[in-house]
Amino acid sequence: MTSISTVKIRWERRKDARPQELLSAALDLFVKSGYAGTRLEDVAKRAGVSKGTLYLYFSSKEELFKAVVRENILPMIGEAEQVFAQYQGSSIDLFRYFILGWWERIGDTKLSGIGKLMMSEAGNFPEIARFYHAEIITRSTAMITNLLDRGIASGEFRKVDTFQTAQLIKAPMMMMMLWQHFYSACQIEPIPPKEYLENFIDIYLRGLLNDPKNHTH
Amino acid sequence: MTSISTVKIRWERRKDARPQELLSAALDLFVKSGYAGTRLEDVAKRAGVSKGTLYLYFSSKEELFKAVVRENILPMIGEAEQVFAQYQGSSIDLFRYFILGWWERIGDTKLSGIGKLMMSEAGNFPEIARFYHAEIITRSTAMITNLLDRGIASGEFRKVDTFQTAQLIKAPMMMMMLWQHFYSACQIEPIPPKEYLENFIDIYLRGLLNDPKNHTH
Amino acid sequence: MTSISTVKIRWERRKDARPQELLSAALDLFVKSGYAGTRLEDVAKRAGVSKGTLYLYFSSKEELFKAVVRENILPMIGEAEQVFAQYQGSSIDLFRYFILGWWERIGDTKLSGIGKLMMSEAGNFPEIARFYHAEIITRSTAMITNLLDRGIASGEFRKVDTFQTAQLIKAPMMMMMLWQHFYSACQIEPIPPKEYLENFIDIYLRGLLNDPKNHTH
Amino acid sequence: MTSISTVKIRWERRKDARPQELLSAALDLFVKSGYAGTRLEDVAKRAGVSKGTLYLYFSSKEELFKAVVRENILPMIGEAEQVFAQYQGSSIDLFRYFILGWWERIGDTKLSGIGKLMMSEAGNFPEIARFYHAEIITRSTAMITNLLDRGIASGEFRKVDTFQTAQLIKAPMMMMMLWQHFYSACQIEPIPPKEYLENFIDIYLRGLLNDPKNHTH
DNA sequence: GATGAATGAGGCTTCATTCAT
DNA sequence: CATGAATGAAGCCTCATTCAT
Repeated sequence: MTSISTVKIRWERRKDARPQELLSAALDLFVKSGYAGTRLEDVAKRAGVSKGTLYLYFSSKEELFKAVVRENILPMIGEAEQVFAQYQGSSIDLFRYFILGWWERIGDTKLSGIGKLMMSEAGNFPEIARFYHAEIITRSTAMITNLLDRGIASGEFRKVDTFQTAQLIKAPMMMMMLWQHFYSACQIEPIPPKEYLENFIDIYLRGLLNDPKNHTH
Repeated sequence: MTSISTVKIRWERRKDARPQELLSAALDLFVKSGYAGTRLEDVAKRAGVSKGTLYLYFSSKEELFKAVVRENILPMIGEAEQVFAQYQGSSIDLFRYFILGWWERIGDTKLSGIGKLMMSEAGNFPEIARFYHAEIITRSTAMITNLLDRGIASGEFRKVDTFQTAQLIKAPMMMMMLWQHFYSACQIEPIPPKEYLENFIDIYLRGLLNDPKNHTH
Repeated sequence: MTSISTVKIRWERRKDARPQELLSAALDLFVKSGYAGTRLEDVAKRAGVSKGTLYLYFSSKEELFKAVVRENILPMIGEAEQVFAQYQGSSIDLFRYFILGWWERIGDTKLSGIGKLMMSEAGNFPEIARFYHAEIITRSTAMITNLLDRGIASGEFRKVDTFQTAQLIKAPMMMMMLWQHFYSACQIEPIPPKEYLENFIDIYLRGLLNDPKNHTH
Repeated sequence: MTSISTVKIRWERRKDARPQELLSAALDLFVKSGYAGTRLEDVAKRAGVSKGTLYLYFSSKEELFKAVVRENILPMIGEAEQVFAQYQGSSIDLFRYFILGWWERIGDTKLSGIGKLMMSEAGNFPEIARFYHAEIITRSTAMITNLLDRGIASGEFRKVDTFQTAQLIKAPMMMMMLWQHFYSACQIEPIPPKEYLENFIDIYLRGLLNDPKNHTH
């Protein structure tokens, strides 16, 4: 029925790889169709396995969903904190680097789907939403207030309400992610990210700097 | 079985009476639980009618959903355009007034749910998402580029990429809406809107103005 | 599609009758195939309704099962206690009357299925089995020890261990029930109940009486 | 794929090795949970092998069930007939010895589960139930009628309907078995077997004897 | 022989939709 | 117009069975 090579391939991707394939397929579909709108059979099919196989790794749809969030949250915040910790230089440069690095490593990847998912499904999974809040929102806010504190201390930034400004900085990043998903679903030409991000950085730096002359584009 | 006149009356009713209670209940639940996660029985119960009655006004769940979006889109963009059109004054003041007015009349009302809904359900209803894009996104972007053009023409604003800047202005507004829903679902203390919006206006104006000295808080 | 009379019949048996029809169908099938072996679709079909209708009255298979037991337990013990309470006369006659009456009103009816069910499903539903023990076993034992005490007091019966003798009396009654179900399932000629019961009464009375000469067949 | 000799060896093994562990585990679980309620994975786990191994010995769940019954039926009836055949003495003593011996060697062992199983599953396996009827019920009835005939011939017993009386004798034995399982499932204190059996013998002998004076307890 | 990952038919359950009243 | 009982398609989940290792 099946050629030897087919069989081989079938068996090469194995026990270890399975959960990742399933999680990946599940993330795609949960992001696309929402939790309730996603059929486990489709998740399994997309991962190249049968319905029953899914249950060898995840005991229920809800557990699969939780795993999708949990497994993708660590990479997400880990990546971001890495981008942040690695940098040595002016706060201005860090600001720019932080945003562009975030876009490259999160915003423009599948990980962005987690953010969309949480905005959509918080009502159905408050527990997980709280977990996401604690692990992603709080920590990313802390990173940004940290950045702002640093810039204020160095005299680069004006004295601003760092908590509120952190929210303000996250907003265009989050929306960029959400819009990409939205436009993709609509099959409408998406907003060009490069220009969007450059404009974002430009206007925010002007709004934040003590001496806008320092900001030369 | 039924005379033509009966049918007529019935259909006139369907058009006219399409009760706000049902649309309102549906909006609430669609926003809270998503399309697939919302049960029509719950919608009916919340509207104080029976499940069967719902079908007197909407021929299917999908039609109800479309109606919820359609019926709330006009108020949404209508309110916004009204806010915008009414104003006569400096572009700086209009910017501030536009944002605060939007918050008061849309962001802080049930209408905000439509925005959340579209972000969540675009994947399941690309048709409706495109409709929303045409009616809301495009028109609101136009309003903002208009505002920016005016400010640039008057010399108040720097010369910026008005399309991209319009996106950038919408982002904190949208996110404010989404966060309110998110935090409410999590039962976590929400971000205080007043401070958020003031900081938003402050930083954006500094980022936009030709002469930041014009911007006195 | 359906004649008027069919429709009528369909609607004549209504809300009130439905649960009873479902319980009756469920009892039949649970007795025949066991709990796990019974398909709710078959229960519904036997009751003349669809699968979904069943869920209007019972929230799950387990709840249906519990209801089957609960609803049939009261009649069961009620009938028996009535048989017992009505009788005025010698303990010998009561003994005979009790057994024959039990057979007629329980053993030879669908109610007998409950006893079989409990013997089969106690392992899967210990909770319900304990309920059955408390409501049926304990109370029926009490009735019989009561009967024996009375006969001993009147000098009709020997002094016997009334608890153990009550068990001994219940055994042939229970087995008669179980055998009827068993033979029916096997499609083998069942044990003729009349002769069985007469022989039962005869031998037991001889075993119990102080003066066997009182026992004239 | 496999040579004929391989197949042969494989099949010889299947016949020979059919491991007692699997049959024993299966008996336990079938008795506890019923046929449909028993999962083969649990049977395998209890026998200390994997699910796949079970299929090396039994080609299906149904075959396993049949084997459980078949393999335990011979011991059952064999034990009983042995008890019966060994005895030389009065029919009164044989009666007592038969009952106590049966209890010790069957009623109080796992073999009792087969009886329970047949009462529960006759509806699902009429074939096997008929087999059980032929091999166990008929033969044990024959043994008892035999015993009664002997006692009547010797003048020890009254002239009774030996077929019906055989049923009457089996009833308390069967019920003792079933009750033990039932009470164990309920975790309720079981009926003490010794007293039960003694009372059983006492009352039955009084009921059967020609001259009750012969029966001295 | 033994293993356990994989399969998919089948059962329980939900819920959008219909329709007699 | 309104009701809510009834329906049945569809999705979640289980578990008997298979099969590559």
